[in-house]
Amino acid sequence: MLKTLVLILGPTGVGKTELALRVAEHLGCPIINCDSRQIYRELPIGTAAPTLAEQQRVRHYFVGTHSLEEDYSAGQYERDVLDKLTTLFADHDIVILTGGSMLYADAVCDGLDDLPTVPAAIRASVQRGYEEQGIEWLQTEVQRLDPNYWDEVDRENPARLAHCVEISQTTGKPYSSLRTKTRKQRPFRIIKVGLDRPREELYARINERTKQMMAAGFLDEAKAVYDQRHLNSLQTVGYKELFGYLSGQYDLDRAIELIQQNTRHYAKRQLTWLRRDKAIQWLDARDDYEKNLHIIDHLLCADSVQEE
RNA sequence: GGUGCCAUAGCUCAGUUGGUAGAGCAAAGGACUGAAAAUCCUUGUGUCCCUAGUUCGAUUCUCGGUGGCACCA
Repeated sequence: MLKTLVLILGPTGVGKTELALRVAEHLGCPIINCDSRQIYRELPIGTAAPTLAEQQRVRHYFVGTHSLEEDYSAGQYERDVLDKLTTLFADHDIVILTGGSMLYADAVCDGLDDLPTVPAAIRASVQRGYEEQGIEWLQTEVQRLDPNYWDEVDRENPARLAHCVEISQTTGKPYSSLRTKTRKQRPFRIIKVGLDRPREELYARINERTKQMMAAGFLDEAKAVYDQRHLNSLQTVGYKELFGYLSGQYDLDRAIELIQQNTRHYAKRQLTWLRRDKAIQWLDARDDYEKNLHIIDHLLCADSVQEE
C-alpha cells in the first residue's frame, strides 16, 4: 500500500495541535513535530509544545529531543525526518507531520540542495566581517563571489547575504551554482492540509494564549535559560521579549504586549508562506473536528484513486 | 467659577512664515533552499475638534463653543 505523509500546517495559535491529535487518534498513526523550537527540551511552555498528557494520547517524534546548545538546521531536520519516516512507514501507512516551521516542512516535502555544513571558523569570520564593516561588506563579497546571486537576492538582508558568502567560501563555488531549484521525489504520497480562521479570531487566541503561558510559568522558564540567551535557538518569540524585561529594558506588561505583537507578526509571515503553496487543502478551524476529519478521510481516498 | 496650555492617520506626535499635511509605532501585502519563532522588502487622504469672522484662499490668524490637562479659587 502507498504510504502517506499528512501535513497539518497553519499559523501559530490556530489550533493545529488539537486537530493533529484528533486526526492521529482517528487514523491510529504517530505525529512528527515540525516546529523548529519545540525540538528543544528546555522550552516547553513558551513554544506551546505538546504536553505530556497530549503525548500520551499519541506518540510524538521530535518534541524536546535536543538541547539548546546543539546546532540544528532545516537540512538536519530533513535528513532526520526522512530516516524516521523510513522506520515509521514499516508499521504505519499514514504519518502526520504538523507544526509551524514552513521551511522545515518544505525541506521534508521537496528537499534542500546538498550543501556542506559551514565550518565554525568561516561562520565566525563572516560574522566578524559583518559586525566590523557592516552590510556593505557582505554586499561587496556577494558581488565578488556570486554575481548571479547578487542579481536575485534581497540586497538589504544580512542573513541571506551572509549565507551566500559562507557557502561560497566553504565550497569555493558560487552559492547560486549549488542551487538546483529542483524538487526531490519522495517515496511516499504527500497530502497538505492548511488550517486557518479569521484574522481577528486568530489574534485574539494568540493574545489569550500568551497570558496562559505567563500563568503557566513562562517567566521562570525564560529565567532558567537567560544565561544562554545569545544562542540561536533562543532567538525565539517570547524568550527574546522576556530577556528584554529581565535585563531591565522595560516592564513585564510591556514584555507581554511585545510577545503578543511579535507572535501576531510571526503568524502573518506563516500565512504569507502558506498562501503561495497551491497544494494545500484549506480547512476552517472553526468547523467541528468531525467535519474536518471527514474531509481528511476524503482526501486520503480521493488522492489514492487518482493515482491509479 | 478664573487663568493658561492642548485638540492633526488606529496610537504617540511633527508640520504648514495662510496655498488642504508627514514621521515612528500599529495594521495590511510580499519575499524566503542548512541560524527560519530567523532575516528582509513594499504600502500613509486623514471631516488637520465644531461654528462664525478676516482673506482670492483657513488645518494654520481672530471671536465663540465643545472636550482634555494643569494651576488658582
